[in-house]
Amino acid sequence: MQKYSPKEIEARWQKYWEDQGTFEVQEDKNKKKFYALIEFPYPSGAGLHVGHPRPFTAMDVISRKRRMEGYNVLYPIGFDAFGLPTENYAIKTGRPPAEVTAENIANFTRQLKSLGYSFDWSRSVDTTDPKYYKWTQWIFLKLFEHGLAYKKNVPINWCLSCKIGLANEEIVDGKCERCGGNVEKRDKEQWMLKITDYAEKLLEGLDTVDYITRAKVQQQNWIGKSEGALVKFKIANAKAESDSFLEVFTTRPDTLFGATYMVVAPEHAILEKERSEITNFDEIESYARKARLKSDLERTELQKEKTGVQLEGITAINPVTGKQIPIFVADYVLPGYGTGAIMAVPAHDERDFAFAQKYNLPIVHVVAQQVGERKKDYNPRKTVRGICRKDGKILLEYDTHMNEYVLPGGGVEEGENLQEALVREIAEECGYTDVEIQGSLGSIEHNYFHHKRENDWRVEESAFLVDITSDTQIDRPEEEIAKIQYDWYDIDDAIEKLEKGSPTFYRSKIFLERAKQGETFSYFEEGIAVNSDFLNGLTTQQAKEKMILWLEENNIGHKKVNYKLRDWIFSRQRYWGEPIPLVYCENCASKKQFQNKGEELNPGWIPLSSDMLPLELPQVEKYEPTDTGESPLSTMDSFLNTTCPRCSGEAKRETDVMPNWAGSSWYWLRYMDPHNDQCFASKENLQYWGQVDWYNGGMEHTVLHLLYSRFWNQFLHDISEVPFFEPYAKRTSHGLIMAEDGEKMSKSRGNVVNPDDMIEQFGTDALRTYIMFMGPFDQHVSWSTDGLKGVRRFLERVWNLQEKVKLNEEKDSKNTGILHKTIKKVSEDIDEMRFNTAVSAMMELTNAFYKEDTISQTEYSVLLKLLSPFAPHICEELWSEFLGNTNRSLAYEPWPVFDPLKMVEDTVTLAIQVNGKVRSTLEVSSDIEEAEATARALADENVQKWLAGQEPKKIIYIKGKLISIVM
RNA sequence: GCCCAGAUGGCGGAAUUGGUAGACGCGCGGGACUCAAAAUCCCGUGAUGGUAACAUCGUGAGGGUUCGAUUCCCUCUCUGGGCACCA
Repeated sequence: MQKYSPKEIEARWQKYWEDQGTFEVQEDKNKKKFYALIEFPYPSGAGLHVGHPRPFTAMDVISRKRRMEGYNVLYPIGFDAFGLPTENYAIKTGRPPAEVTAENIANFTRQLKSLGYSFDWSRSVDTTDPKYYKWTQWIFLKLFEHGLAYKKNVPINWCLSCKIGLANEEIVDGKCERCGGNVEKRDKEQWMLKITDYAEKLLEGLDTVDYITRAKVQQQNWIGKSEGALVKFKIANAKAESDSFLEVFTTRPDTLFGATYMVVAPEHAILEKERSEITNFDEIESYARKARLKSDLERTELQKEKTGVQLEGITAINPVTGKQIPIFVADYVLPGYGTGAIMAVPAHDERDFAFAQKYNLPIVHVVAQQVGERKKDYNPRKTVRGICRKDGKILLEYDTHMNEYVLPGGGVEEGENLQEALVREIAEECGYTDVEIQGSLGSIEHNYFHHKRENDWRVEESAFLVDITSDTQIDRPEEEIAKIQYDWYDIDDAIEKLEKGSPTFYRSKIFLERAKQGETFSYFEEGIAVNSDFLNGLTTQQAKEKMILWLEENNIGHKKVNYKLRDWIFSRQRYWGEPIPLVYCENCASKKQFQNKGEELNPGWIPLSSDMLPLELPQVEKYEPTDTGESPLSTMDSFLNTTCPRCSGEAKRETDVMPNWAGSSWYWLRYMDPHNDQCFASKENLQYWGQVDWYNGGMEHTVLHLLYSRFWNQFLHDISEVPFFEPYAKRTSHGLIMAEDGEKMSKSRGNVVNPDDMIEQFGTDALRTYIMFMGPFDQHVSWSTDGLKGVRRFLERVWNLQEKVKLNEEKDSKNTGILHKTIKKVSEDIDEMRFNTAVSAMMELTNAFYKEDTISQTEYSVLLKLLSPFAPHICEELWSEFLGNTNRSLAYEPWPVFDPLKMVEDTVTLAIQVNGKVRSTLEVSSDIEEAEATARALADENVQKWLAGQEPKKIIYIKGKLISIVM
């Protein structure tokens, strides 16, 4: 037997696969297809690090298994090569990005090949290749034609150091996602894609796909759908009398009666529109200007303290109450959401409440808490407490039985609501009857423990702020007088009193703190409408519907769905991206003859015809954006000046390029037909490969890349270019590989592990298998080179097993049970991405083999097949050279099938418990009858000891597992 | 603040229709082989007590349900991730 030498074996088999085209795949209608996809890498100058192989290996394992199961597997690879690092490198060194990219791709290719992946390299794509981006441009033009691209002056987020406009998505904590630099607002003409037109489809599509829930939830949050109503508030003394309205979006039209003021964003058009009527316009303008200058971060950072200024001279009219209400400008209202104006309902919205407190605005409660019926099963008891005030003092009771201070109040009885109960309790306990409930202090659910009772129970305690309006007292019942003393305290004293004696301190303190701040905000969101005229008594849901109906009937408002999702800023004023294939023609702009929606939407902008594609990126001398923030292409007259494809007159090219997201928004389609120069992929191939069956990628792409690419696919489907609506049937995500010290791997920390080194020392197979073994695939795990050593040892053991193999022997052995269990476990674990336990199962099998003197050839070849997706080279070698399947790849051998009958072991070990503790075990035949098992258990020496001669009360028998004896 | 996920030996982690907690690997200790070392192989390895048989404790903390809880229920603590003035 030769020594295991991975270096030699691995090089040989990688060459074999390449020479034979083992993993090149053809469209074969006779075979069921399987399309496995990984996110194609960005070819950085630093090369692959040890984090890259995790998803690649995982999908390689799955792909290799699927091949052995008879699927026609497409497992492609390519390079997402447009990107800022290369461009920044070009700026620094003056080397053309295309040249640098070619080198980086060559290096990545070498590294990826050394990892032994079963990619179909013949289908490799490169987003920076004009043959590829021709179709990226083509798709953009389709979007343009269909009116989904438009140019707009938008305040963009401008990164001062990258000199680039950033999408909202590219800002993390107010800083540039790429360089961490400062970001400011700048107005800039930008190409936008109307992804908002697809908000509903993007949401609905999620129901048809199998994504990890986290990905779905995050996408839903990002799209941010909410249903409500648009409501028009008339401006009372507007300049343009009859038609001046302030329109708001609200999800709570049922609270319209509680709208006591309005707020507009500093950007809102009404400020200009009603300028002449606003008597304090200077003040307003200065506030609005300051607010507009703040970045989004600054605006949200200061969220604790709300500021604003009232528009003097004009008021709005609440359409249901008819009352005049003040209008404020305040930066807590965002310009980009809804209409940029709100109706404020301070009684039921925390932010409005805080603002109303500060500016002393009226608070009207319009939703009351619903006292639910008591359910039979689990329902908390309701109690209620009152913070009773008079002359700035707080009323406290001293319960002589409980020996503690409490706030007045008690249990809520059948048929009472909380307020009624509270009024009754205050009268019973303290005798006060002239009380006024000011507002709710919310409720707290807790466990109540009473020393006299056996069990705790759940209690929902609500509290109200109550003013005692006169000293009038009724006589209290005798037993109350004996039990309860009461007195008035300053609020701080009251808090201290409660603290000293009371187990209810924690709750009481919360209520008192709220009371101290004068809060009467209602923490319950839904309930019964009150103070709301025709809505009174309705539940929140009913009230919403009725109000919307009323608004529509009176032509004041209507139902409206709103989304958080914004349009996609598609322009980048940079060099290293796909040129946008449009020209601007003055002549055509003036003629106003439009051939499609895009031209109509963007007068003067004319698309290149498809035979003019690709519009290649020209060589430039300097890669730096200009100081005004224009693309370096704008300084190149030969590129900029062109003729109009429509009228052949003078025209200027668009000099912005596309963002990095563009090329990756459709790449999986190109893999299906990568060399086609007639279309981005033929209909037949799109039909054959269909949806990606399984797409694995990073958590960091669960929102943006997924959303953008789904958008493009859905669009291409809508224009009949792609036969399926959703691109990916299944989406999973991997956890990061952290450095040995538990930190993120990074060059600056100097803790990066290079896969080249690991392969050199331990071999590709060991590296691959270790990466799969190191921990749960979807969780972060720390690298351990010692762990890798251990896996190398395992492969050595598999190799050395050769000595025990009896060639040409097929007989079953003692190991049959574990062999079939292992087939089942490895098969299922791979499908569920539980690679770590799949590897450990194979280790166990190997350990079992080592306990035998010989193993059969059949058994050994099963192990090799199971292991081959993880460690393909060693398995190919043993399969071919040792087992004699000369020059035949293992890659398409049938995957082992387990036999459930053979999984059953002859004997099982029963645990014997006495009173829940394991006292003995019993080796029995697996088909033993209950009676016999029980008898043998009772006869057991150890069990006898614990029985101590008594008769067991009960014996529980779980087949094949245990016998539990209860004394 | 809200939503989601998680907490198990010295370490990475296994085990959930409730059924012998700690599989597998690392590390560590002991032994075999060797002049010696490395490699390899074998044995041991949750804590405490005991020569041992064995006993008690033990899956973030506290409580509950159960013959039996890492698993189910309640409360709390901590960690990671996402969202965050979204009306």
